[in-house]
Amino acid sequence: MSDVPFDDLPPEERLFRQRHSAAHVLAEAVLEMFPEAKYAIGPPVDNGFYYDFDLPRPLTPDDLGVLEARMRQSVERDLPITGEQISKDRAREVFRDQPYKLELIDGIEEDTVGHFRHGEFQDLCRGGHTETTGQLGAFKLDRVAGAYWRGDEKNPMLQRVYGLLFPTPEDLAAYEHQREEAEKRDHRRLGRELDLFHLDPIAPGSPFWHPRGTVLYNGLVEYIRELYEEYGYREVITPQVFGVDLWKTSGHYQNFSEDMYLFESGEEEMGLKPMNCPGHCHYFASGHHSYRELPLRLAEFTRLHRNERSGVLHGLTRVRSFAQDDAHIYCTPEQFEGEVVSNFAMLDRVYSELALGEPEIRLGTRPTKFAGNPEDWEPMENLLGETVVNAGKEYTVSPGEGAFYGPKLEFHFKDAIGRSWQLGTLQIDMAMPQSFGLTYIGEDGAEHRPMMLHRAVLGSLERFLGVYIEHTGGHFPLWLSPVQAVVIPIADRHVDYARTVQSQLRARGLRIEVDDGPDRMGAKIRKAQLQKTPYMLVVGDREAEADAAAVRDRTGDDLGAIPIFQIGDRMVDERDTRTIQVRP
RNA sequence: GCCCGAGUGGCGCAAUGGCAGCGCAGCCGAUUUGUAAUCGGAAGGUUGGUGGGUUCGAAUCCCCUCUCGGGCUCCA
Repeated sequence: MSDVPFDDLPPEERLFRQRHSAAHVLAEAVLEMFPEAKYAIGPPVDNGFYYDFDLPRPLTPDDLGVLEARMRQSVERDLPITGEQISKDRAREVFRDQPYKLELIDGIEEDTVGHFRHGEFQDLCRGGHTETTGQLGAFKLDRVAGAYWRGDEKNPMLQRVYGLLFPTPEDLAAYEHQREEAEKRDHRRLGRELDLFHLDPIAPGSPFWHPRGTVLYNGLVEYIRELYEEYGYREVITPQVFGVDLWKTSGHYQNFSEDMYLFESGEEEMGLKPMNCPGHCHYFASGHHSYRELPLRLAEFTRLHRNERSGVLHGLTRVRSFAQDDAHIYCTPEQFEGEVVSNFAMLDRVYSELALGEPEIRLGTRPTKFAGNPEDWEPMENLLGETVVNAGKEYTVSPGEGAFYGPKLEFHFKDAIGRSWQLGTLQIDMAMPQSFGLTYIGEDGAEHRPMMLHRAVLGSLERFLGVYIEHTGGHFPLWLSPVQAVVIPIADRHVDYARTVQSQLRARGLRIEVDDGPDRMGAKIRKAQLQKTPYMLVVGDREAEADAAAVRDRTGDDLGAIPIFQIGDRMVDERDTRTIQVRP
C-alpha cells in the first residue's frame, strides 16, 4: 500500500509490518487446518505477533509445529499481500461466517473498511504490511494462551497463539538466549537458590520469608524509616481486624468486599484490613486537630491481606499477604501542592538511590465508578500531570484507571522478562476526608476539611523485592546483602582465627559468617560466589600472622591481603554510602 | 475467576500400564587443602490429595480437588 519500497522503510516500520503480516500468515495456516475456525484479531507486539481464534478444540504444542510448517509454505510461495478499502456492506458479505469480524465491522466509524488478502486468505485490516509473504523475517510460534474476546471477561475465551519474530535468525536466537538468561534471574528461582523466601501451598500467595530474606526486607524498611525521619513522617500501628463499618464508611466494602477476608465474630461482621487508609482516617477523626499539626504524615508498615483471585497470584509480585511502605498525608489546601511535589521528589529519589532506572509513570484518571464531584477531579488530575512535567519527567494517561476515591500516579517497573509491575503510587483523595468527616481547626478558629494524599514509594515490600531481586540478579548492594562477607579458613587450624575476624567485623555492625565446613577452600569460594556474597575473606597461616585476610570480591577480583581493621573501614564505608548494586 | 499446560525425595530430572531410579544438596567417615566442585559410605519418595474410578496390576488412563507455570481479566 505504501509507495516506499519495503526495503527502504525504516527498520522499526519493516519489523512492525513483518510481525503484522506474520499474524495474517498464521491465521491463514489456522484456517487451513480448521476450516470452521473463527478468527478475531492479530496485532504485532513487542517480540512478535499473536492472533486470537475460536477453534473446535484446544491447540497442542504439536499443532504449533504443524502451523509453523504451513506458515513456512506460505512464505515459500512469496504471495503478494494486497489491500483495498471496501464498503461495510461488501465486508459483511465477505465475512458473513465470521462473527468476530462482523462485530469489528459494526464498531468501525468510517464508511469503508480495510480488506487485505494474500493467496486465498483475506482479513479485515487497517493495513501496514510487507509486500509479499516472502518478507517475514525469522519467526517461530511460541505458545498458546487464553484471552477474552475484546478483553472482556464476560465474553468467550479465545485461543491466542503467540509468535516470535525478528529481522534475522540471529536476532531471533539472540532474543531467545536473552530470555533464557532472564529466567535465571527469576525471583522465584533466586528466592530458592539464595534461601530468601518460599511459597507454600499451605498458604497460597503468602510468602515465608527466610532469615536471609528477612534481612533484605528489614533493610528496606529501615531505609524508608530513615527517609521518614528526614521528611517529617510519623509511624503508627493500627489494628489488623476491624468491624466492616470502617470500610462501609470509606467505600471499600462496596467496591472490594469480594476480595476481602471477611468473617463473623459473634454478631458482628469483621475483616482483615486490606489497606491502611480507612484506619488512618479513623485515627485522624478520633481527635481534634489544629492547623498547627498539619501536614500530618502518617506512615505504617503493618501487614495487609487481600483475597486475590487464585489465577492472579504470581511469586512475590502478586500476593495475598503483604506490607506496604504506606502513608497518608492530611494537610491544608495551602500546603497541598507542596506535599504533592515533595512526595513526587521522594519517590524519584528512592528509585535513583536504589538504581532502579526510570519508571514508566502513568496518570490514572476518573473511573466509571467514582466518589466526589466530577468537576473536582480534573484540576487534581492536572496537578499530578504538571508535577511530573515540572520534575522533567514524562507520563502517559491511563483513562479511567484512577482509584474510586481520586486520581493517581503509578510508577511501573519491569521484571526480568519484561512484565511491568506497579511499585510506587501517589494518589489524591477526593472522598475520604468527607466520608470520615475529617476536620481541623484553622487559624480563623473555624472547622475546615483537610485535604488528603495516599502514597507508597516501594509499594508492596513483597512486590518490590520480587522486582528488585530480578533487577539485581541477587547481587544486592552491600547495605542490603544478607551476608556481607564470609570468612573462609583454609584449614581447620585457621577456624579460631576466622572466628576472631568474624567478631571483629561484627563489632563494626557487619553481617559476617564463617564457613567452617569440611569442604576445601575452592569449594567454599564457589559456594560463596553462588550465594553472590559481596566479600570472601580467606584466612590461612600468613593472614593469621598479619591480622589480615585475603579479600576476594564477588566479581572474582583478588584484592590481596588487607588488615582486618582496614577491611572493616572499607566495608562500613561502602555500606553507609549505600553504594549502588553490583551488576550481575 | 477464565483458557491451556504441569505436579515423582529439599532442589534438578528419569521411569508411558508391569520391581519408583539418577545427579546435586543434606548426613556419616576419611582428608587439612591458597581463590568457582577432595574421596568413600549410608540414608532419603506408598509419585500434590489418608480423593474417587478403570484394570489382574496405575507415577502412567478417566473424574473430582488443591497448588504451581504461561496468558486473559482484575488490582483499593
